[in-house]
Amino acid sequence: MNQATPLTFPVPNRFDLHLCISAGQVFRWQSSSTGFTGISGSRLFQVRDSHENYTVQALPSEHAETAFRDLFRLETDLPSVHSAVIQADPRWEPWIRELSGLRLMRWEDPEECLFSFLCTPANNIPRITGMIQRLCETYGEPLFSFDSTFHRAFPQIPTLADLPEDALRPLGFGYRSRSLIQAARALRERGPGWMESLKSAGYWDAKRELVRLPGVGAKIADCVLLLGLDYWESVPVDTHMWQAMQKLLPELQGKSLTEKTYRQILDWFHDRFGVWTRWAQQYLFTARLKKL
DNA sequence: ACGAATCCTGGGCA
DNA sequence: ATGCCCAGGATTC
Repeated sequence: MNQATPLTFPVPNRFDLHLCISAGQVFRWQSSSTGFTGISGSRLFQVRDSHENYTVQALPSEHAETAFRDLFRLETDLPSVHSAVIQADPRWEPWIRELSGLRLMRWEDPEECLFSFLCTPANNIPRITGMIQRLCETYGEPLFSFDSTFHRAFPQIPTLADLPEDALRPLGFGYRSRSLIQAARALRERGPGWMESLKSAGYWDAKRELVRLPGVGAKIADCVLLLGLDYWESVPVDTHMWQAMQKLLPELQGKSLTEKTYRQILDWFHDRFGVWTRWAQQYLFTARLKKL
């Protein structure tokens, strides 16, 4: 149990942290009376918004500032993204104007990212948040006590792998219990470092590997490729994205979301936006999610 | 290759 | 109150 003093540092608030953490990119953040509190990997952040800055408190203090910058991808210049995307397709301009503070996030731990998104099929964000909270409370290792709140890490994969397949049903996981446990066992089979190795496998090879895991289809694979493995090519096509793309691409109207149409959407993004694909995708998805 | 049914659960809604 | 629909899908037939 770490009882050390948190590191406090300022970050220019030229982005909308609340928008980032409420757009379904992460599931372990919440607003509190004092601001926002979130856990990323084995690190805790508490963020207060002051006049010019976010004041961030972090535990543990080592590498905390770097971790925060990585989490919100602060190395990327937002205005450059905006102009690049709008230049590629002016139809994005109103969405970007409404979502100018939105940042694409980056998970510290791709495995935690995978298991979190295994909770998402046919689900909604409030419920997913509750499921993951109960999962961590029940099976996670102790992390910190901070502000009189006790925090735990996301469960270790071997812990999940050893559970019976229905163990997560009492936590409200429904049929997704089996997906998480079976995926944990599959990951154990592949050995440590397997997920990390996908970071250098290339987008298509990594995706081909991911969809072999139980409970992982194209959409969840793309979520992990986008937020956990850092691939610019990723476009998770869910119901929101599918509806949006049917309006944008006439050739999709009247069709259904299949492997072929999913690929059509990917190709279209890559042709039009190139390395800015993941950002363009994020504005469109969030615009639909927020009903803009 | 495509379409449809099935799977847990909780909230919104008529 | 009760039933139906849908929510960041995957799998099976």
